[in-house]
Amino acid sequence: MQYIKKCPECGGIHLFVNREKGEVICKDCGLVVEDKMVEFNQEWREFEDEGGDDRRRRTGAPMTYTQFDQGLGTEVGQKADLFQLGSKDRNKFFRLRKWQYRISTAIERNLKLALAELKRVSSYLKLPKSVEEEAAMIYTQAVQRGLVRGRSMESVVSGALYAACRRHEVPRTLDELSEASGIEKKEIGRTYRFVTRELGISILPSNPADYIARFASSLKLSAETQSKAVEILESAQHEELTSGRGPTGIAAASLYVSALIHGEKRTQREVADVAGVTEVTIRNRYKDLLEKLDLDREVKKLKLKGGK
DNA sequence: AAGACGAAAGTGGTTGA
DNA sequence: TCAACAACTTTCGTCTT
Repeated sequence: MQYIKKCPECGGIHLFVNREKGEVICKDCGLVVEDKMVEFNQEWREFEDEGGDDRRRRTGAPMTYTQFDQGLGTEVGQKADLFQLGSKDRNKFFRLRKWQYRISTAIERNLKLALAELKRVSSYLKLPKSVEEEAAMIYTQAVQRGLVRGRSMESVVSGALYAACRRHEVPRTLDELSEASGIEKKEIGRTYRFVTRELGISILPSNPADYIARFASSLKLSAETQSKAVEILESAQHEELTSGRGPTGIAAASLYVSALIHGEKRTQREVADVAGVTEVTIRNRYKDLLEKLDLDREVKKLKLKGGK
């Protein structure tokens, strides 16, 4: 459920969402206001078909994925083992350990670099810590599965961030990710799809409502306008106006109408800019909205009154 | 003059043979 | 792999405020 509240962090009045586990989060700046969750990543699904990896289950100390090896390094053998080996095996042992060393340092180096990049992009986009953590976790798994091969590290980082945003219902558009990371939109989309498929991460189609808070606050719209926009959006979804269409366009159109009704008019261009769509798209969605819902009456009424 | 509206042609991505 | 297709964009002309 969503409700309106003043955010102590960014000061604005925003929609807050109260998620399952009692977490209340500002959908604009991502601030977690009340976090009653004991365990952080507990909702991660299991990778049953990939072979059980117990480290991901809900036991043990919490791990942080923003550290490059999660404190879980692996060493090949111990010195004590050496005494039991013949010279032939001993060579083998050294060779193996050398390999292990090379591999692990390579991975570590990669992770260190990648996580630095991840933090950079994440802070540029002002993403909440929880999203950053999840993205780091996704990236780490991607590395462990060798999914980075043939792709640039940066693009995988962006893909992981994009996925994490969606999972946390604070979506950013591909354009925003692209701007923040300097990776092509197309590329991010590709790696995003690849990584989520390979890791079996479930991707819910992004909900237009998740965009409204952010758009509304860049447009400095009132809380009433925001919640009205969400209402409009819901009825639009009920009329099945939303499927197949770009979520940002619909969110933008809802906001536009809502602003109109509340006498906080913004031009189509202004709305289009923050939503990253064109005026034309807004117009088309706007037209759909007027036709299917009877907002017609409300809008016309306002026009007669000369709009507050 | 600026914004709103709509038509037409172009673009990139998805789908189904 | 290719062609058809829908959604969205770009561009541009016209109408409204």
